[in-house]
Amino acid sequence: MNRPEGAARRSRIQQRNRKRILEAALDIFSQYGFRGATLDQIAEAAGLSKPNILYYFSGKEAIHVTLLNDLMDAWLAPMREIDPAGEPLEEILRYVHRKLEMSREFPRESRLFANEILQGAPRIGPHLTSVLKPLVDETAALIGRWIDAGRLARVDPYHLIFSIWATTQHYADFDAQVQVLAEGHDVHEGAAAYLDMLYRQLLTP
Amino acid sequence: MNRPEGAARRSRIQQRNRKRILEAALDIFSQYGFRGATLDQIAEAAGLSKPNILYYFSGKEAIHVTLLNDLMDAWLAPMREIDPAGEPLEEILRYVHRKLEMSREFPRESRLFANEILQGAPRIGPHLTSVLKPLVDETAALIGRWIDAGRLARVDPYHLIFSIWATTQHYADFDAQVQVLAEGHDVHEGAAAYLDMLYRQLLTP
DNA sequence: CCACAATCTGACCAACCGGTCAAGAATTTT
DNA sequence: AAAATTCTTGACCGGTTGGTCAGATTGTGG
Repeated sequence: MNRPEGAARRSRIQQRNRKRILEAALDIFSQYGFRGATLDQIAEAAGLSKPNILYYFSGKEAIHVTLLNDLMDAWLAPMREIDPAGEPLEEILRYVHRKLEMSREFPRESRLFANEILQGAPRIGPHLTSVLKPLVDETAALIGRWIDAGRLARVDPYHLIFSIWATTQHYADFDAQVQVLAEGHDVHEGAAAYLDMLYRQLLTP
Repeated sequence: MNRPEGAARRSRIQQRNRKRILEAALDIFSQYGFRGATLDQIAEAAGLSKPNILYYFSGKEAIHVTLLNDLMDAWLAPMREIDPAGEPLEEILRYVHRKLEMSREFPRESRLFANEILQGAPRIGPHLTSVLKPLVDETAALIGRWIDAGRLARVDPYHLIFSIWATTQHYADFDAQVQVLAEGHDVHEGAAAYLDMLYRQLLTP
């Protein structure tokens, strides 16, 4: 009697169906938000019956929390890859470009997070404190050292990080607006060039 | 037999109660999104009974649309106030500061819009095309002329506008995250100084 | 091929949701 | 103060939602 819920070993069927469910749930949750999404929608998108979905997850909220936790790591990977031994300006610009790339490749993940934060992070709040904050503090300290060494212009590291997040994720989260206003132009190519210039101008000592 | 729904003259009671309802609805919608909000929540927040709310508005969607339309004007006012005859850099920086100020003073309005756009602008899409787009096109053209006259550095006006929106509204929309990471610091004062430097560095010819 | 566990589903349920309605209470008009 | 109109509400309704459960079906190890 295995519980699919726990983190124990999973059979091939469990692996396959859990993946299906999470994939479908990402679609639905990112599009309609937590309360706007329904289990029936997720079930249909996953090609499973609703009771079957509740065989693999204890409830709607468990699916949502699992999604957010699983995604958090991938979402923070670019920041973890900033190399303290690298050339500061190039490291920051590489980070900006990777974040912009993720906005294009994983817009659903971006919107899922945005939805959660917008509503006050009711289900991922603790994770922010325990996982996100230490990483950001560490990165901010690194940037601070780079600035003190005269290798970057003097800016507030935290606001720098906020503005990088804001400017890159904007293209995923506010895509509906961007599409109306850009109207056909190659948005991402232009964004890459613009953001490169923006942060190069700001950070060049 | 007046219909409170129409744009006709409104009695004092109608004015007061419509205002109460919209105020309460702004609270609830901005916190939970459209589908996440319930008429019962709005009714309780407004101190009115549910049927009474439906006496003033034809339905949940009508309240939401009214909110969005009423807010759109106030939201775009700072962009309308950019003075074509002013000093370009100062005009842009003033716009940035006004937008940041609105993020602090009207975070609920910011989140209401963010929620709507995140979900694909299903209820305000036409408004984006008919109201927002012409204004943005006009402003972008103005910035383009300033650039051609050598009074601003050469940047893509549309991406400049996107980045101003992203960086300023971030402090309202992602407040839950910012609060965790900033932890006590005076966020808005720091943001104002940072954004001033950011756009000054970028735009100075 | 058999026994046992794992997987799956139709039928069902209580709670909630947006919205209606008839009738009562309050206000304004005459 | 009577009549007419506006405002308010308790009771109710059909549909949806998250979740349950008994039992059927499928997969698996011996």
